[in-house]
Amino acid sequence: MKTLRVPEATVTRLSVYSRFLERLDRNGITTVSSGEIAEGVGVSPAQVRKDLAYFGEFGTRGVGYNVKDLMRYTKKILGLDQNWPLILVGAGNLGYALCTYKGFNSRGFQIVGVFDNDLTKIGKKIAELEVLPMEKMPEVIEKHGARIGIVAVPPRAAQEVVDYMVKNGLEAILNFAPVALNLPEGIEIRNVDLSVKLEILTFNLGFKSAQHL
Amino acid sequence: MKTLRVPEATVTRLSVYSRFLERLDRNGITTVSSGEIAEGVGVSPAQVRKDLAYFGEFGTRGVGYNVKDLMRYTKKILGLDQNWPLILVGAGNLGYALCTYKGFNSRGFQIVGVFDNDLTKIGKKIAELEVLPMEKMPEVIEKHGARIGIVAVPPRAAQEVVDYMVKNGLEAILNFAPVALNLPEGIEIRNVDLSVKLEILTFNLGFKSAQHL
DNA sequence: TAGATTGTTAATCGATTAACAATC
DNA sequence: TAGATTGTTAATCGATTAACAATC
Repeated sequence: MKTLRVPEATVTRLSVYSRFLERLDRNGITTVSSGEIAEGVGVSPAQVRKDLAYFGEFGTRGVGYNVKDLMRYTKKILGLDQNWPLILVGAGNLGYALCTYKGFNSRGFQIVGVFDNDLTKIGKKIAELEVLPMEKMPEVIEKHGARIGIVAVPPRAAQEVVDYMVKNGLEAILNFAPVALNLPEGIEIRNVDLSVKLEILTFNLGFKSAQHL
Repeated sequence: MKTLRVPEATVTRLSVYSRFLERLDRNGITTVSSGEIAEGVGVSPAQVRKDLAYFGEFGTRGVGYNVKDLMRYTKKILGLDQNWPLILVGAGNLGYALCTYKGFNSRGFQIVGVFDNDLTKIGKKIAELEVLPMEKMPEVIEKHGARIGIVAVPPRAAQEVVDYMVKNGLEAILNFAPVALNLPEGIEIRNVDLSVKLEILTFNLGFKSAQHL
């Protein structure tokens, strides 16, 4: 079996290309070159071609890529040719924002259950969904066939939440709590830390100032 | 002048180490080794030492690092020895969540102005702040000496927003809109795309399934 | 001194880029 | 055919890791 290891950065860029192609398609553009994609998302043309080359040959030499086709291919590669039901824990402000975030729905993600252990939140509605107590999670996972969970609780509660998610069969976790979580082998996790990139900015601003000295 | 280029990944990890050290400090732990930091945040011990080595010698051979000191050093390196006023554009659900996000305040970030061009939102209060029309931005930037702006508007509005931010003197942008933005030379930008990491998860889940075939 | 752990160098690994043959 | 652009290889670049002397 040919085990090609795809760099995570390639998958990240594929996601970005994919959304850029959707925009071109909405604008009625039918053909695009690696150079135009590169220009549109801020990478090099060679990078675009190399990233695509991990998965096949999608273009026509001398011509470029068919926008609609390449859009479909990239989405399929990312697993976005299907809908993904999501389980969300944490009905605070961040949870609320995620529930109503358009960027999820437009890519086939749908939050199908919102959970919290705060009695003052349980029973309230977020968008169309009633906030449920944690004990209801198994049944919601079962009903929708959910495989992915989102953690939007404070750091100190996060480990307990993912343990519960894993116990109930979720296979992948998107974690918004700024803390490293321990998970069993085979469970995928990615962290979105809202302030890390802000700290990269302050680092760079400080560095820039320092160079004037 | 010794121009050492610090990898962005190093700065990212520094931010993570820094928060881990804060937690150790809160728990009353006074000394820590590179191995313990590595364990706590999920990287290699050599990586921890190498990352720190870009900036100086902070440890004691045979002993490790003083938690409080290293915490202060890492925060200082990241520019977090000062407070950072932030300008936020977009008073939707995401904007609301960012305004109330504890993870910002605990690192010295403070949103000092929230702006929107939606007349139904202007005048409303988010936390302590009144949502202001865009025209008020120059005066708020001036008043607080803000240098960083956060974009939490829909993709199609984002370019116009950053243009306006840059015109009014902001030097760094944290962009939550899933679109590549064009900025003049010298302006720092970082994107936080809420769904990219979700798509890495779906990619990996698909890949895992494929390997069973 | 013996044990532990840093700081740093050199080796390894992997990702990006440049270049060009293939081909529309 | 001439011009354009892909797919792919080889070269370059940069980041991570292993290893160990320094030293507490």
